[in-house]
Amino acid sequence: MRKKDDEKQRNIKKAVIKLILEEGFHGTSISKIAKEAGVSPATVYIYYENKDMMLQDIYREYSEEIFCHLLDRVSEDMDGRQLIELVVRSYYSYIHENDEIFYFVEQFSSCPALTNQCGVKGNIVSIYNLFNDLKRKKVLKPLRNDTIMAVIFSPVKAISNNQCNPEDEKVDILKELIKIIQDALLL
Amino acid sequence: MRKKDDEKQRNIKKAVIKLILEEGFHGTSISKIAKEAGVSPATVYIYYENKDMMLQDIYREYSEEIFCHLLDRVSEDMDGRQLIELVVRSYYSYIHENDEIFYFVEQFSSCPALTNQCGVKGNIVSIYNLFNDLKRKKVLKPLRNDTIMAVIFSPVKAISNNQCNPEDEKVDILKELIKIIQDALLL
Amino acid sequence: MRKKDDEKQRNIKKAVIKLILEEGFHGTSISKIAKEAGVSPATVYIYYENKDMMLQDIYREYSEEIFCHLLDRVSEDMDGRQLIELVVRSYYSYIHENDEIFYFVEQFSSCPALTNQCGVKGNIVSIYNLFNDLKRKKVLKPLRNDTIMAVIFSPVKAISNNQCNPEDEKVDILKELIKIIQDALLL
Amino acid sequence: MRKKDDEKQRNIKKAVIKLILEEGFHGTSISKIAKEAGVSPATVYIYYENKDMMLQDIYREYSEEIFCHLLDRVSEDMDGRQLIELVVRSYYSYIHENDEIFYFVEQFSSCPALTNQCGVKGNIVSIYNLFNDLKRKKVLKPLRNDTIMAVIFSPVKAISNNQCNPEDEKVDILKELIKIIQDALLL
DNA sequence: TATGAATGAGTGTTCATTCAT
DNA sequence: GATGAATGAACACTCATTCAT
Repeated sequence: MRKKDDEKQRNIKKAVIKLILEEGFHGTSISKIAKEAGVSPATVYIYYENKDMMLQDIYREYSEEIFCHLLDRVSEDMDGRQLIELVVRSYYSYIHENDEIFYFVEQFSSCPALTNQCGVKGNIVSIYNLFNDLKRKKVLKPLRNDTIMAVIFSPVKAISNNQCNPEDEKVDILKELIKIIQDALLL
Repeated sequence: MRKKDDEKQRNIKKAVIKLILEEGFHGTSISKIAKEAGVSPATVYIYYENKDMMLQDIYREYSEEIFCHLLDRVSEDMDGRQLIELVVRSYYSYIHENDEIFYFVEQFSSCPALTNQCGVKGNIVSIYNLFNDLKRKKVLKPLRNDTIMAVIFSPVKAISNNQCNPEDEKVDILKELIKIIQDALLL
Repeated sequence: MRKKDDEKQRNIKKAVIKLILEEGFHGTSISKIAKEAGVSPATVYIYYENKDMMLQDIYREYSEEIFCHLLDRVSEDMDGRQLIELVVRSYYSYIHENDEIFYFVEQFSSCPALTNQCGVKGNIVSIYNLFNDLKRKKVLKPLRNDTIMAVIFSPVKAISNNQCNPEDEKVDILKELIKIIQDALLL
Repeated sequence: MRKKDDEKQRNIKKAVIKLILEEGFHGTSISKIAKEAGVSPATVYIYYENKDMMLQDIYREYSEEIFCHLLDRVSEDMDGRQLIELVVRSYYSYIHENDEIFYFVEQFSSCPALTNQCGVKGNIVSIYNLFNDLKRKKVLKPLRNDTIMAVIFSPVKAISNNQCNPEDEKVDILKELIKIIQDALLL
């Protein structure tokens, strides 16, 4: 019977993420979520204490999923240029393939009122470990991890978000960006 | 006949921006706005057609204010390194000094449900003109404007947003960042 | 200058009657009326004490207009049958040609909450005088005036209101009705 | 899971009908209805999709109740005169005994803005069948059903509505009316 | 006289949440 | 565990009316 329950919760999560992309945080109510998930509003409260907790839980679950996605792809035998290209491209494609999740996380994290309560700020540790490792191996320049993070990820995010450019132009921009990031970070 | 009271509208705008920082988009209701602005809920509707229009109007007004702020500071006699340092530092300090406005714009623009309706996209033209000019003068590398934008601004934004780091560490990170951006973009 | 004012008031009246047909009593607000009439909401209050008084005034003005319309058409030299046919047909055509006014009056008078305040019940006196006259002349049977009123007018109203029947069928029904009323009332 | 509470819905209906008599269509708000019915405003929306649908539903339920009331009283062994007297008197007494319902239906049906959406029109069929039957049996004159309807019911309604006459005078008028209708319709 | 700005009280409706089953 | 009924509080918005000009 455990199966059934888990599926309900999964449906709820899916519904939340879908609706928040479509209708924003305001405009996504418990009853809409329940309808979309095919359960009763009351059922939501079996799995989550209240709406805020629900959003936080889901945020926590997905906010660093992307980094796992990246780390899974990194392997020991890559050189620095390969590694950066891989990470950047994987990040870009994750955003495209998981747009609902990505926008959910983005919206949540750009709302101080939500993140203040939440305090995720957390398990990026493994990415940081990777950077530390690469710095020790003289692959990366000796920069602060926060700097490296900002340089690798945020420009890619900015490109993805930009709804003006057509897809094929974005590919070209990405190529320029990879080169820049490689030159900026690698020794 | 009473004249439209500019101060009233200014108070409404201030209230919106303040409340959205404090309470997020959801959680910011017309009646809270009205109370904060010291007017009746009905008065809001004299100045704005409805809530959506109000947010869009305010977003449109502020979304590119930051770029004016930057362009005002740029002067002809700077070399490339100076210019980039100035732009980056000004951007950073704008975010700090206008955090309410900045977070309002960020939250709005990270919500597809809102931005889809609102076609701003617009008048960043003058920044683009500056870049084009600098490329012609062989100061900037011949990169796409979108790439340049992404490289200059988004890492700074990422640093500012990061609520983990204490202020003095951010200063150091900013220094690293400026160096990286200079090397990446200047010929 | 008296001209101008009167026109404003006429526009307001027209607007009220039009909007009440289109949108009913609820749904017809002062500001909609003002917009339709091309004046400011405040202007309405120059001509009428408040909304209720406005409706009552307009009701009073039009509620017995129809009877004037009828009496104008009656002439001395008609016999009983002619007179009844004329009255019935005129009543019917008045409803069709002045549907906005008619429905305004109908809606108003079928709402006890409105009519209770308003004591019109009034100047049908001239119709009653006509009936009394005809009874004295042994044209009409010696029935109560209220009975005569009910028999002549209400069936015609019922026919007009009936939105099922096509127009040409109504003409036939009207013919039947006239015959019935003539036989019922005339000596 | 709580069951839908029939009594709640009944209370809501009663409240609607009572308030509409007292305060008219405008002036009868959901919150007044809810208070009168002893439920929360939100509860109303469990039983009805929205205010318009609520009014329509209730209208549909009651608009032809009166005809059932009449048909129940008609029996085979009456002659024409008896039948008409019975129908007229029953109609009159129904109006008096169910004045709230009657005025609700009247107000609703005299508002084109409401009836246009609604499309009841419907099940007066059984009354029509009765008329057809009586015409076949040579009891009624061969008149159109709409004519018969108009002649029987609308004058009675007009009398009932008339708030000038005292009750005992109405009784006399009714007597006159019955005679007239009998003579007009019976062979 | 005439106006558009301004408003408190109200509108219909939905919200997050709890209750009874 | 799961539900739909139930709700008080809140929502966005409009109302009839008044104010200052």
